[in-house]
Amino acid sequence: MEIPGVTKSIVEHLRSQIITGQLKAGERLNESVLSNQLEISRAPLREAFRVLEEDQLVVSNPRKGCYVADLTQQDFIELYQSREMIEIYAIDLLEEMRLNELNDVEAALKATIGLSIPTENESADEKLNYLLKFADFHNSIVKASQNRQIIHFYRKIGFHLARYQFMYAYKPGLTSDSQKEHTKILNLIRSNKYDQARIYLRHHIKSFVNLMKVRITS
Amino acid sequence: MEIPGVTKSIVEHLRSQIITGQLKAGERLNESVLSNQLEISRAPLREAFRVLEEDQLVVSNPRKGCYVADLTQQDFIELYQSREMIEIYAIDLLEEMRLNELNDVEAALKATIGLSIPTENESADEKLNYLLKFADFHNSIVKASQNRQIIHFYRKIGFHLARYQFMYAYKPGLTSDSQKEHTKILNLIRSNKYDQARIYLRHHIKSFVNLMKVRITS
DNA sequence: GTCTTGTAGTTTGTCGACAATCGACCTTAT
DNA sequence: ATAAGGTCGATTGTCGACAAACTACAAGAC
Repeated sequence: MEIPGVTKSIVEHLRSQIITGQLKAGERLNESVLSNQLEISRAPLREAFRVLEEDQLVVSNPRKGCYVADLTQQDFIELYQSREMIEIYAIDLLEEMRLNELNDVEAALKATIGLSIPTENESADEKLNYLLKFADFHNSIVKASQNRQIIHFYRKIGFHLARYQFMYAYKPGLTSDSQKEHTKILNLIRSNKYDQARIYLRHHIKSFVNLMKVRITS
Repeated sequence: MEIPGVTKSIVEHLRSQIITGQLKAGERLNESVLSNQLEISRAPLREAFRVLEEDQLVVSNPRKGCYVADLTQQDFIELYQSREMIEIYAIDLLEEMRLNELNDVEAALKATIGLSIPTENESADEKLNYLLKFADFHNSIVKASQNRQIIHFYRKIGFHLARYQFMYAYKPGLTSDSQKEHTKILNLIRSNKYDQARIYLRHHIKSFVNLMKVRITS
């Protein structure tokens, strides 16, 4: 036998392939073909399919096979509603706990300073990594809420969000603004201005959505 | 071969066994034993494990096996925070959409009228069914929001909620109050008093949590 | 020409078997 | 007596093979 935990690594591999678009929406996932490519048997591959299906990154028709999940504009809207719901509620919880240290949030914010935008011809993994660094700011706020259920759900929708952003948002235009807005949100929470933080966060998310909408439709 | 979709039915079987406590928290899930009992091979069983693991109803230690997930009081608190977050936001969405018909909500509410409480010696499935009928009221509100991501997440945490309620809440005491409170919430939404609906819903959930806390600790 | 039916090839769903690892028990040395 | 180490059974992780179902294509009936 080789390394244990093949299923887990297959899940991560396929997930990043889907997010980065190397596996396209609607694409068929043939078990034999994939298991040959990845040089594993079909059993762990099928286990990976079940995980990805549960996360709604693939859909499976019984006796027909698995396909990469579609990517509709409606999904995009619903995902950002979910994101807004979670992040706003995370701040509610921070307020309730009187928690405003947020060292991890600051660390995530600092990690984005001076980050240069990947060019078109850089590898998919490079681009994805860049996106995830920015997403980490939002992740760290949700993590600070210390609600594991919500963190779990946010992580899941994070994969879908990354998928959209990978298609439309890894190009210049947003990052510098994001940086400033992230800083402002962090400062508002730190000075216990939770109401303002929520309002500003909502604004931050909605303006991003509007920007993305333009890109999607154009 | 037998019926297709064995994995799916295994998932549902194990899930209801876990919710009803026939499989207890922390219990070991031996693959050979279970596959013999259920008269299936280990392959679809392992696929089912991956699904349940993703839903956090089982935890898996690599090379050690799967166990039924624990059931801590902290989980209980976090689940009810999630529930509050989702249902309140669902009403936000209803308000945004100016949606106040809610025929499905009314249907779910009516389905609980005159429902008698299962006695101790009734079957686990009977008890579970009773609980799910009451939960359907809350489900139908979330469904009315038409956000599939949120509906999906709510369904997931619904299984965990059912698990707690099965342990502590299928006995008399809550139902008649719940009925009244559900009716009030529906009426508030219908008359476009969304703010009041949110406040009352929050109160409804929190009072239930407090009642459950007493039962858990006593 | 179109619709039906049959057939061959492909693909999924399931199974039993093997290899690697883990855990419990027993032995042995200090 | 306790701790270290080795051995054996039990269990997971993986694989290849078989059977059922589906798809596509072709031949034939109307």
